[in-house]
Amino acid sequence: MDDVRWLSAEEQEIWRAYLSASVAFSAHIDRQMRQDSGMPMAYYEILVRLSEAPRRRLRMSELADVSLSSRSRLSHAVAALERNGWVERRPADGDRRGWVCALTEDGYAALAAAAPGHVTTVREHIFDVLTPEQLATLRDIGLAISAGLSQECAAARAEDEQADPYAG
Amino acid sequence: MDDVRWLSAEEQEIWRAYLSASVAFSAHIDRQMRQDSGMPMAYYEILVRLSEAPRRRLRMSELADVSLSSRSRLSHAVAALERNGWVERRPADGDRRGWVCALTEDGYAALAAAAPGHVTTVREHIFDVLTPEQLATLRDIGLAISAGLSQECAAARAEDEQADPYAG
DNA sequence: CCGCTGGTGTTGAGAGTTCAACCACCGTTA
DNA sequence: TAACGGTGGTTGAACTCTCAACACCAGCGG
Repeated sequence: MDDVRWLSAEEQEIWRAYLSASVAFSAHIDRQMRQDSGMPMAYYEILVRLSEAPRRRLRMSELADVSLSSRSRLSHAVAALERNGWVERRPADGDRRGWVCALTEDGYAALAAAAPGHVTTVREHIFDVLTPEQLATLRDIGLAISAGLSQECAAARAEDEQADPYAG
Repeated sequence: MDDVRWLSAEEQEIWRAYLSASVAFSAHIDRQMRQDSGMPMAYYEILVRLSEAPRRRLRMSELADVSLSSRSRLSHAVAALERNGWVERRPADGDRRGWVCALTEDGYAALAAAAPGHVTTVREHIFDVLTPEQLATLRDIGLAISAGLSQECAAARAEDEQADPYAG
């Protein structure tokens, strides 16, 4: 582990600038959401994704994927949202292992109430402080980083098969 | 609240790209740190900032500021790090309210052990997937967002004084 | 000297996340 | 049909974070 490619001073500056902004901003929108709507951002994200799905319902595993949540986290979160009456769990038809999570009317109302404050916060702290060029680059940066992360997952899978070629 | 400036389709695409990458990447580095070094990223950040301070020690409030932590969070975190023997708390001289947090030798060793894996992860998923132009823009974006956030704090303070002009 | 305001830091409870273990079911294979 | 690995999803414990309340001390004004 002696061949670490350490960060140069310039790279450290970039990394620190990104990290500070990312941490501070995510803390900011999370606090805004908790104060104004009584739920963390992760729950809002779940409601948003449900609201966009056909018939406002999704399989738990799909919901976990699109809401950037682990299975376990989603399980706990949906249990909490269900206690609020914002979602319902029903058995999935065709696969007795699976469950479908459905947004209720109350849940949709809660989402509609939370959205304005959230969008306003995002606009004020992202779109109002960045130039169009920066915004276009920000999108490309996001896509590149996400691609790198999913590529690593694929590489890890390939490595697993390499290490255990008879697994399949 | 009917005059919300909603996001256009293009703006939503930018926002989603940023959010996905940010959430996924921060989850990734946090998991890497927990698995390889047994501490969350927030604790690593605390150790880093201590290691960079003169004599490797800082007042709790200063440490909270530079490590992007709330006072309360830092208190809990330092208590946990102290149980590990990685930091020590000593009364600050000159102000009997204050405490100084000092990095121990064990703490420095833990930091040195954690750093290579962390830096490698950052390099692989940030610096290896972005172009120099994108990196330069990323720095500017981070600075602009941070500036917007601290400016809001200043504005909030000013508004408080406006609402209660005799407070001072 | 006393009270008062503000700053420093801690504490405890409640909420949310992670991790590992687990159950139940699917599809395939023998 | 029975065994078996893989998938879908949940659970409980341990951990971390947030929020509000608190204790303590500094500095300042009466």
